[in-house]
Amino acid sequence: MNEPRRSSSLHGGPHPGKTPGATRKGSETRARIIKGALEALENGGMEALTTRKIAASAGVRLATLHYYFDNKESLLLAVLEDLIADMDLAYREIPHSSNPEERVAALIRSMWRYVQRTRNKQIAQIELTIYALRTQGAEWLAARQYNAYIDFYGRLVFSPDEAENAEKSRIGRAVARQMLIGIDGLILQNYALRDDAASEGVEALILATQVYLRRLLANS
Amino acid sequence: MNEPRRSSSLHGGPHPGKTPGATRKGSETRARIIKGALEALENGGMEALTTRKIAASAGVRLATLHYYFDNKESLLLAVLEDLIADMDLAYREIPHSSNPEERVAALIRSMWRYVQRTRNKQIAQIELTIYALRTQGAEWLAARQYNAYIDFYGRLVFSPDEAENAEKSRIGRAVARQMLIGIDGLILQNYALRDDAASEGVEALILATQVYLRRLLANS
DNA sequence: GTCTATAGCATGATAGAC
DNA sequence: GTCTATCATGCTATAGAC
Repeated sequence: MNEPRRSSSLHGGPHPGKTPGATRKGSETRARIIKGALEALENGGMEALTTRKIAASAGVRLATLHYYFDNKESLLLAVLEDLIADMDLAYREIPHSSNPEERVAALIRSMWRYVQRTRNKQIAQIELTIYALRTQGAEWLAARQYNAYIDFYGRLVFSPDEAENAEKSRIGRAVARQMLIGIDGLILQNYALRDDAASEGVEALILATQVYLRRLLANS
Repeated sequence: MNEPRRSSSLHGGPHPGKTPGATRKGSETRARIIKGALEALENGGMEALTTRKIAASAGVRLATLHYYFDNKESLLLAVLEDLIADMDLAYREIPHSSNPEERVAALIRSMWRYVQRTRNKQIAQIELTIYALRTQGAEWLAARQYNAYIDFYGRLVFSPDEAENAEKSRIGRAVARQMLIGIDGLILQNYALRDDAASEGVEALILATQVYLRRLLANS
């Protein structure tokens, strides 16, 4: 709705006419700050996340941080944007089977492997998503994040040539939503209980998603 | 493990020999502060949650808050404890069917109705859980919260007489875990996408849980 | 048990030299 | 584009009267 009001602060800088990050050196620094913010967030959580810690974690002076970002808020939203952009790089294990049910199983297992390697990152991402949802004018970012995931995984449910089909694309997206629901729930529960009985949860999720997929295909 | 180190600060006060909240009036105030903290958290989120806002939201002076709680941390953990204690009061729609699969369906629908009525509370609870997990010495609280839910729902999967059976109790708990995974994931996705296509997700979750339950019963 | 007042400090953000 | 120095504010927490 009134989205543009704040979205401007997401990219540009406060300096009229100037554009921090336009030069090569500048954009490298900008990227380092974003990376530092993510690291600090992963280690300490939202509540302890201060601009000073971010600067330290990025190896940058506090003032430099404010040269690249209007304020803390726009930096945090930039971190979330960055996570979205890097998503496809993280999960590059594309399933090779042509059977959609096998693809779903491979996909979920691959996601879960990645999630386990990057526990803190996953929690950080959830914290950032909630932060965006509570930040007036940034709710759309959270939605975009989810849609990006749904899109990405939805495509991978079927083999590339099948994915062109409109109906299969629709089904793929629906399946992706269910996969993401399960993964998010698993992340929270596994993180809280700290047990590895989560592997049973993963297998159950695979089965459930396959059943769901089969049902959607039958009804189409 | 080293759980007792901080758990003491969860209940008592800092005043040696004294016990804030021992009198009737005192415990009412304590409860009001906890309620105010939850309200403030639901409205503004973790990042904006200050002791001042909590005090205002509770209709209490800032100093009064510190009379009842050692510090902000112990207050926040007390809020999470309170949420656990109130859980059974919130979901009092006990399914009446004797068929476990029907009970699961009724349970999930009832949970989801409640979740929809209390969106912000659910997000607040997730934020608190993550907070506890990041707070040294309070991780056990997050685990206890999950276990309380698993216990509570696990019991409701079978009718009261069946629930005594050890094997059914085990199965009930496993099913409850899967239900919670789905609900948590649904909360996040529904909150982020703000669509009501979540109802499809709920139906899919019911089906998946029923399939899972059936499989566990067959293998037992 | 609740109040007013305030200490003591960390925070986000800016000014201005280089 | 990065630095040092600093501001103004709001924070958690405490002191002490009532």
